[in-house]
Amino acid sequence: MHRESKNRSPIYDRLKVDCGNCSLSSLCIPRGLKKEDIVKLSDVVSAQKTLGRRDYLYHEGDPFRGLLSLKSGTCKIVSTDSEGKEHILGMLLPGELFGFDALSTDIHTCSAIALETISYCELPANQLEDLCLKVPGLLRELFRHTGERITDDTNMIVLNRSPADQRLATFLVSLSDRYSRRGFSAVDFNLSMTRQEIGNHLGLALETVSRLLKQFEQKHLIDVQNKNIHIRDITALKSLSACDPM
Amino acid sequence: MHRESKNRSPIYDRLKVDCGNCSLSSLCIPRGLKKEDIVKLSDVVSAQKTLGRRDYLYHEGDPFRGLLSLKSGTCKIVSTDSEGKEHILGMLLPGELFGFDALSTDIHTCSAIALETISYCELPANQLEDLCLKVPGLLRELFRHTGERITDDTNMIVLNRSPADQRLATFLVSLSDRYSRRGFSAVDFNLSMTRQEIGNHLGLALETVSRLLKQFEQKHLIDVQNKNIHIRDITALKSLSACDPM
DNA sequence: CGTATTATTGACTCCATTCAAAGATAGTGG
DNA sequence: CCACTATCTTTGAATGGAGTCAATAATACG
Repeated sequence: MHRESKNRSPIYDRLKVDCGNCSLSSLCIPRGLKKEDIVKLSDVVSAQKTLGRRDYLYHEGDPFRGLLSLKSGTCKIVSTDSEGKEHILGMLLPGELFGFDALSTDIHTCSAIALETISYCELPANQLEDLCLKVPGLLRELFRHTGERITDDTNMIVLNRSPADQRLATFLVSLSDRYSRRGFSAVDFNLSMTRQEIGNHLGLALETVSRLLKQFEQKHLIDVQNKNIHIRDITALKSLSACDPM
Repeated sequence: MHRESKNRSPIYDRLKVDCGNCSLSSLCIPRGLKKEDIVKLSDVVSAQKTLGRRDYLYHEGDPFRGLLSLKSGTCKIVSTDSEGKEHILGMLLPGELFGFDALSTDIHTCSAIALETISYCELPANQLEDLCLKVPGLLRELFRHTGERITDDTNMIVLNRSPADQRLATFLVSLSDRYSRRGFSAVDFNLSMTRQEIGNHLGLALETVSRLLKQFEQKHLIDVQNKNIHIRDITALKSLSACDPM
């Protein structure tokens, strides 16, 4: 479940982390903070942990331990409805902050599951309020992140009313955007999720996802090889996602 | 528009508000706070303002002025997509806190529009961070509210995948629940929105809303008289909604 | 290598939309 | 107060987009 590091104690690994030198600091919480404040932050953020595919970062019903930041790999956020059906509410890329689903009740209403080998950091819940008092600007940053989550959700609500091809195009464009902002290729990336999972996430049947990927390929918008996507015409894909039927 | 108080200036009226005596304090921010903290809160919350039907509380694109709490009447939250189509993201009842759509960028991504004559309070944005430092527990309360908003949004995403009758049933049950929690009747209430608006909100055609209301009436679940709803069988309605309330 | 999972493809079905037209209600001004 | 108009609602019929079912193919995995 986690790898050995013989020359350092596991406790050291778990307690010491350097947010200032983290390659994701421009995306994660430290973004808007001063140098000395990032040090304070580093002191309470626990160092990265590693998990494998299908491992849970937290389960629905778990008490809120803290906000998490993905350092590498991807995750899905899953919620189970009253009928027992699962809904994939989001997919997380490196640098993205999550765990907000426990903010209201201190109990997670979703599960976070690794889609591949991942590593992540944790900002403990019990230090959150305290730290906000000590670090000016942290509160603003946290509000910014929670606000972003709210904006994303409302976008998702609106997106779910557009036709299937628009939804899938938007999903691909979003992945491209987010990957490129994180320093990865904007045109070559891996879907990480199965057709089934993508369909679930977008509110489509898995067959529809399969058919549309093929259709996009035939229109020379993308190349598909299993889960590997190569974007050939991002402009066309964007105009398709931007709701222009053509 | 506001009652006369000859021995007090209107400015005083606008700046002084007493959250402690407000009938909505058990729903609004003061809920989790101590008495002395509510006083601090009262000092910065501006007293209720009044608006009429179709008036805007804020427009999409407006700078964030502060969080608002509805004291009476109802509102709708509207967002415009890239095609110029409007989407009703939510309906607000008395005691509900809103304005979170500006949390991430300090610019509102939605508009809030009065569905009838309303009154509301305002917690100014520029005092938010400052007040969080002075009032222990306020931060927790704010997180609780923003978290609630996130939970509501994810429920909405899930709801939008169920069949039309489930969506409408859930909407009605939600209104019933929320109204009764606010001291109004759980079985008699006004929809406030047109069929068009309800359809927009639930991702349905207005004709579908009309047909389903009739169908519910024929099943003796509700009585409908224009926008007035009387719930005859809340249990059946709930089992039909078979989904967590919004 | 064989088995399990995942993906593709076609045919059929259905729920909700769209189109259309008539009926009801509310709001306005004479 | 009533007539007039705009807005909203109801209802029917036809259409279509995406889901479901089913069978096969490809890929991943132990």
